Amino acid sequence: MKEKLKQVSEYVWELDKNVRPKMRVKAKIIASKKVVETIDDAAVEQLTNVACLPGVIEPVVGLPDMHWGYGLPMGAVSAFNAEDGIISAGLCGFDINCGINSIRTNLTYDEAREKIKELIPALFSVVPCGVGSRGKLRLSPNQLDEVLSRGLNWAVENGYGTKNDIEHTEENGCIKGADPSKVSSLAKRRGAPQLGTLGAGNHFLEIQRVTDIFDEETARKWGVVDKDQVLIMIHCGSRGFGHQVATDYLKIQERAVRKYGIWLPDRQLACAPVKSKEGQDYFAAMKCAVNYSFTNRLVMTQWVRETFEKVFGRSWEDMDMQTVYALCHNVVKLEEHTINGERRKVYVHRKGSTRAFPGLPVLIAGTMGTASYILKGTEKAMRETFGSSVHGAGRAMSRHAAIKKYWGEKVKQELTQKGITAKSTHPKILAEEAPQAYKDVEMVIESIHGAGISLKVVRLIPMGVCKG
DNA sequence: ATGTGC
Repeated sequence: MKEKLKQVSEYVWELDKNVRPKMRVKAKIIASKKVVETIDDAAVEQLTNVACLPGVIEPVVGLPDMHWGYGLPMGAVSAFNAEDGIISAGLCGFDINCGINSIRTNLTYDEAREKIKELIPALFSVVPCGVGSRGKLRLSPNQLDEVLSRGLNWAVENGYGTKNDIEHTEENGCIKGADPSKVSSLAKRRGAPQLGTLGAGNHFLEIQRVTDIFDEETARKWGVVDKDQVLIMIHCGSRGFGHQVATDYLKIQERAVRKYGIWLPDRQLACAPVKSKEGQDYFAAMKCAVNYSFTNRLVMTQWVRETFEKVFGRSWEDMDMQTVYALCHNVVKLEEHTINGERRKVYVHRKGSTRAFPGLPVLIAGTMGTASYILKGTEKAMRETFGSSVHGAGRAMSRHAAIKKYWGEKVKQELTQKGITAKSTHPKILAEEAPQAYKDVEMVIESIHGAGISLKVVRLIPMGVCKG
């Protein structure tokens, strides 16, 4: 399929809808020539599968971090009309509201470096990591329902974070329309003991330092003022809760596909008509996972603040540990976009894709050994990518291949040589997440900045990291 | 990503 890509400008490649039967619209990929070379054929084919779905709006978009995923690549966005389109549990994926919180400090690199060997183990013991990890919270069923329907409003009322965190979170940390009655009891049972846990895989808690400020005015507005300023990044999702919601509705939507006679090129693209019960129930349940995940990250943010207080002997307010921004990159949203000159409500499916609305922060995580970025969204993203950008560097190698190729202790040593303190539940996690298993984040960022769908504001590099 | 295959 890749050989059918037509380059239409420096950063845009297209797949015409006649490259295979049944495509309703064309697909496009935003990437430099160098990045296109890193994309595997199977992922490109997955983009064309999505272009076959009912009500899909042109174009299906692949982003420069794209790599093969369940049904659709990670690093892709697709939109469907709100009349006869579909809404899909498969297109959103398993880790609903996997996302990132960026928290600033007024600490300098030197101040943090002195304490990093104390800080990382302290954070590691405060924030539960790993698959199946359980948190310190024990939520009753009623409390969990409050989290699911009220998100960060519950968090702040219960001492996790402040109004400022709410104001600096996508959807103000509470997406409207979340309905806990649409969530299975199994999902709730899995979710209740996991609030305030990091999880595993590519999820992390990282201490970072600023290396570059590209847009001083915007950076200052977001509280990033100095090179060598220290920031914190938390990347994780909705844990077993969102995973179970996705699993439940994949089954329901697989049945819906047959019931409504939808032709699918790949059964992993389970979906349901937007106006069907199977479509709207999923939407309402998925939103519960969105609120759960926002809350999960803010709970941990507050524990991180308390840990910094102990290590540095100052209050977190005094250290200016405010949320720069918090957002999700695995989600379905009903948004208004301009389609062929007309304002229309569409169901935007972002899978490994960050919202990039004009002027708003876009948080992009690199790997444990490479840079992360804060960028800002643009008008061009509204026109080109349904207001969306990448989510990270994007894997270049499967988890399985990475575990076979790298050895965790060696990865740790290499990080130490680069001045990065890493701690994980198991060395295997470090092998799985070896920086070499990912694309070069600088190349990915160059593609989105060059394409103009998000513009560089701040570059960060890791000092210390906690992994599942 | 995930009580890490069905």
